[in-house]
Amino acid sequence: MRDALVAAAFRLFLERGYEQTTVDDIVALAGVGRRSFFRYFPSKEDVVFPDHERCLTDMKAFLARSPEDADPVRRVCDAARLVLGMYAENPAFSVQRYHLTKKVPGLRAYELSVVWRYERALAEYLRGRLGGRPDGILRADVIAAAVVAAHNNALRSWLRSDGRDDAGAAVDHALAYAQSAFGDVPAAPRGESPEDVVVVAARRGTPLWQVLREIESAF
Amino acid sequence: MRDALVAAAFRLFLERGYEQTTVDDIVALAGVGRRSFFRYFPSKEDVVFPDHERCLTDMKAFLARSPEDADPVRRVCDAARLVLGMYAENPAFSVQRYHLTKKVPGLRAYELSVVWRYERALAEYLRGRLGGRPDGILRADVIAAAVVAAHNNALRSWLRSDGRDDAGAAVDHALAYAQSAFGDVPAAPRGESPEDVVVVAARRGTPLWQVLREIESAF
DNA sequence: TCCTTTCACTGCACTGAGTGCCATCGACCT
DNA sequence: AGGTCGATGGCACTCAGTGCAGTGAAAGGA
Repeated sequence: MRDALVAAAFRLFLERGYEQTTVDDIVALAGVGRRSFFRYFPSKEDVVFPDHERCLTDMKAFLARSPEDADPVRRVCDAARLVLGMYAENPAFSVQRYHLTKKVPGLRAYELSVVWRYERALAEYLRGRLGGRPDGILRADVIAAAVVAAHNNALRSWLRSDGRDDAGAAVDHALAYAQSAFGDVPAAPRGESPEDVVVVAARRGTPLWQVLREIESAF
Repeated sequence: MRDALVAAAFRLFLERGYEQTTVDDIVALAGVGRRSFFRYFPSKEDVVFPDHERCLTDMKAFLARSPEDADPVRRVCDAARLVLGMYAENPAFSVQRYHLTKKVPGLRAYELSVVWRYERALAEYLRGRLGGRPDGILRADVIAAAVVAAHNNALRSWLRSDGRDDAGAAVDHALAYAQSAFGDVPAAPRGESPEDVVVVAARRGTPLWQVLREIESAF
């Protein structure tokens, strides 16, 4: 019945738009009582995101069973990949939903609250790992936000491509950038080259970001 | 009349809670017609955040008049400080609102959509500045998210202190961390020292964060 | 087989947010 | 005075979401 409601809802949403579709329309098409709709979905918006609750639970479980010696930043990146996996499970559905949420402000707001809950899950885990270090809580919040932003950036560009691009590669690349900003590199290239040492020279007072640009290209 | 509505609304919200207060209650206390409420505030939630619209406009204007040669990361940090300024203008009101939004899920969701608009403003500015560079759009999104997260972390800890802590110092510290992660330092020391050039040498394959730690301390 | 319990589903009535429409009233202009 | 315009108020309506009670079918126990 859940699935029937989701199917009926999306048919109508795509036909005549989200706001132009009432809950009564949905239940009429699905052939169920109005009251049952609200048994399965606490609000009209929830029918658009039917599987995020499960995915959030999965993410929390994934973080909870992290080994003690795992790199926390890498761990939250892997957790973020779970969300991508959920989107990739059903590309056509995800792309439809993307176009829907892009147009309807109410759905965008709802999506934000969903994303926020993912971000909080990551931040809570990081707080536990970094809590002792100086500025641990600050670091945890900032890293979680950066990881989520990187993930969403890649996810959205994949959705804009109608699911044709390689989602995994895009997310890997985006998360690698986020990781690099916070003190880890995904795979330290250990070359055999004789030129094994990099030297950077800069005038004192040079804006640090200019120096860093050089460093990054050198590495 | 706007102010009268806000005052009446907050009196009732604090007395009996947000959800237990209807719009009819508010307009009855303020002595105005129900229709006028929705003339000034498009929704019941908007009355809780009466000045964010203006602040968002200010932020966009601030970013639009940025000098071409400004460091973009520092610029968005300064833009974020505008939001702190708005909160600090009226500490008592901000603290009350904080406790309200912490309890009411609907208000938290609304706040998220407000924060999201700030973040988009910062990201749009950064996209304009970094758009040409490789991964410019990704960088813009991630930096904006990190700056907002750092700002909010400091803002929230100030709100939790009931406005007693030094908000400016906390935000400066948090933003300095965010800046440091993305390649700028808050105040580049322009020394007179004869040792005006810094040389950093590192073996290829060294984790980037180790190199960065050396750079930061050297500068 | 019959009775009972349980549970998913339905219908109904109600609250409250938000909107469209029109009447009103006062300020300001000519 | 007469007219115009903008702000306001009142009214009726739609629709999301909730509480309550009723129904029926499946499960279980004597």
